[in-house]
Amino acid sequence: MTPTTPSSDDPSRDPAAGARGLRSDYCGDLRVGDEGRQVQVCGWVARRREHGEHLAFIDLRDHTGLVQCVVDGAHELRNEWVVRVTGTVRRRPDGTLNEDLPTGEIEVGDCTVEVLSSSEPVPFPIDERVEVDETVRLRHRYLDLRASRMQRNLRLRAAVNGALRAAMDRQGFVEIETPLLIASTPEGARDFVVPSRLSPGEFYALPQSPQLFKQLCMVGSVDRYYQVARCLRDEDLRADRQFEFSQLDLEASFVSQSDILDMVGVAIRAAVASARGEEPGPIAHMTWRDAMDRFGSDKPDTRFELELVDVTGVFAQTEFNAFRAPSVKAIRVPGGADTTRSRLDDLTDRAKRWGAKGLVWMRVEPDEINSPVAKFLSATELADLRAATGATAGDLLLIVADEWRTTCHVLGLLRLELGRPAVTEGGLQFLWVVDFPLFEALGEDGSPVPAHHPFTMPHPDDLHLLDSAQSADLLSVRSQAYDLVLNGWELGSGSVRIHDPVVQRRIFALLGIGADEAQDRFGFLLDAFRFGAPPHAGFAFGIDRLVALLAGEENIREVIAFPKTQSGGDPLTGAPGPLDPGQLGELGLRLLPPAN
RNA sequence: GGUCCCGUGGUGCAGUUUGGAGUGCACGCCGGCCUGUCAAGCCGGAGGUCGCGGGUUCAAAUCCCGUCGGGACCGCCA
Repeated sequence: MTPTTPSSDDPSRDPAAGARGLRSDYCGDLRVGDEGRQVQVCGWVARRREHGEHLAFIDLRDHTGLVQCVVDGAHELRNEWVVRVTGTVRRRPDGTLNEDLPTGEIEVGDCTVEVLSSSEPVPFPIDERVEVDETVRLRHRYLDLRASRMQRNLRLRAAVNGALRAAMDRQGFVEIETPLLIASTPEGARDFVVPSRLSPGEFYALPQSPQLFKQLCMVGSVDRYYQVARCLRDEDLRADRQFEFSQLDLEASFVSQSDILDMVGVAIRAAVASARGEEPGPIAHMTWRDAMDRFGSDKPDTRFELELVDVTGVFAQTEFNAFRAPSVKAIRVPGGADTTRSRLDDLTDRAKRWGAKGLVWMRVEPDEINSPVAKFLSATELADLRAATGATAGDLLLIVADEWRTTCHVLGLLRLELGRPAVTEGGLQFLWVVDFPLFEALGEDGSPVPAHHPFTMPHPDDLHLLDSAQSADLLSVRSQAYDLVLNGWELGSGSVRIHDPVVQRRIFALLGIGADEAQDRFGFLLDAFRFGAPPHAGFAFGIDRLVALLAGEENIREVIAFPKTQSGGDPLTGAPGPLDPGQLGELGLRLLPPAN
């Protein structure tokens, strides 16, 4: 599946869009239908092919593509010079058509060339076929952006943004901008902070998300809010994570979870349609518990099988100590029995690094199971194991026994290691993961840690468990929180919010947050809720991730014009950099010597 | 905080396992030739702190230690 972007073939585009300023047309727009027209095209010299003193071909490039210009000598021109070419569109002579080029049936002949700007030789080829080191690309990002890959990705992103905004507008949402300089709240991710000049020694934080403001909008009777919101989190970067990212953030009043899922679905379908030309089908639902049990992840990649099979019951009475655990699960790898010993050792090492005590492997052979631990297991156990997993000769079984969460987590990572398809394969598998737990674990002080955030409404069927004295019961409380997953990437999450101060106080108490502390940290929100808060719910999803997957990119840096490296630097601008002493003084700051 | 991979003319690579002269390939660049090419072709040329520092050795791109930069991942990311 090839992503498409608006092009000269897009009927909605103004056909005269190129006929402005110095040019009459864009390079990539010219076709046989333009035969005989005198045109002016502007762009960069992509390549020149000289044939002696009086014949040369110039491939002229702008963001729409290439067109071949035939000139009387081009010895003075060089690659990446900026020129304006005036000439006549004509059919190419028989036998000289280029089928690889959309403009390959025509050329611009009888050309006069105006040099608008010259160029030094560029530090790397602007050519799809050469994979250039990413640091070099980022150091000269303005050159990298000339490549069709980046042009395609940026324009795809713009199209998706436009489709999202239109879809939200259609559904009655109003776009509202929220502040970038806000108060730091010690929840969640590490804040980026900004020192205050007018209040030396005090700091603003940059928003991790507009969470509290959009809820205030609901109290303010906005009814339906959305924003393409920049969010900032000072956490380690990854292929799917930058310091700065964009979310489609939304919140609505007097709606339920299913309403939010529907409204987000409308936006998602519009985005996919803008990128792919066709809408995806309905988005499947899965409970968090199922996701963890079957895929070992709260963001399951459902493009491939290798599901986890629970075999705890098989070993309920086992003599093998390693399998006497709360949870024993297996992955069956069809045809995996020929996996080499060194690869199995490698997988075992990984499993241990990921937190497992070990990894048991079994090669399934016609009459026996070949495994270092087979001798510790009874014939019944081995037979039941084969039956439970459906294993047949030639398969490989990988088994982890541990606490339920660890077993799921480790096998989930192993599953990805063994079978995850490339980003361009397997289509677009959207998935709603619902019924997240309200609390994800017990903290060091014994109080539960919120899985989403402290304003998440518990599942109505589980409200009674909040009054239980048993910590274990608390961990089984479900919430009205939900995630949207695409091909194993968490696109976004949301929840129904607590609008009742009584329930909110109860949750804060369970979290170990006293009334004074709650007032100190979220006082303005709690105050607002004293004055008539409508029931409300919301969601936010990452636009960088959505666009990357729609573009077939493994890394969100490919859909960001000016991204940071994994260590948080920008090779183009040199950021981050030191502050001069004057600026520091004005802010009331003094630097400590580097630790150690 | 941790694990792993990468770093060789401007670019992309080979060479590193098994130490032996900066050896090689492709692109680009500079000069010349060339009237239908399209990653044009042909001839000639320039271009190197093998990321950096230290160590082992008669000898290090190659082995060892450290460090810097980049990348993937675990932790982290309510």
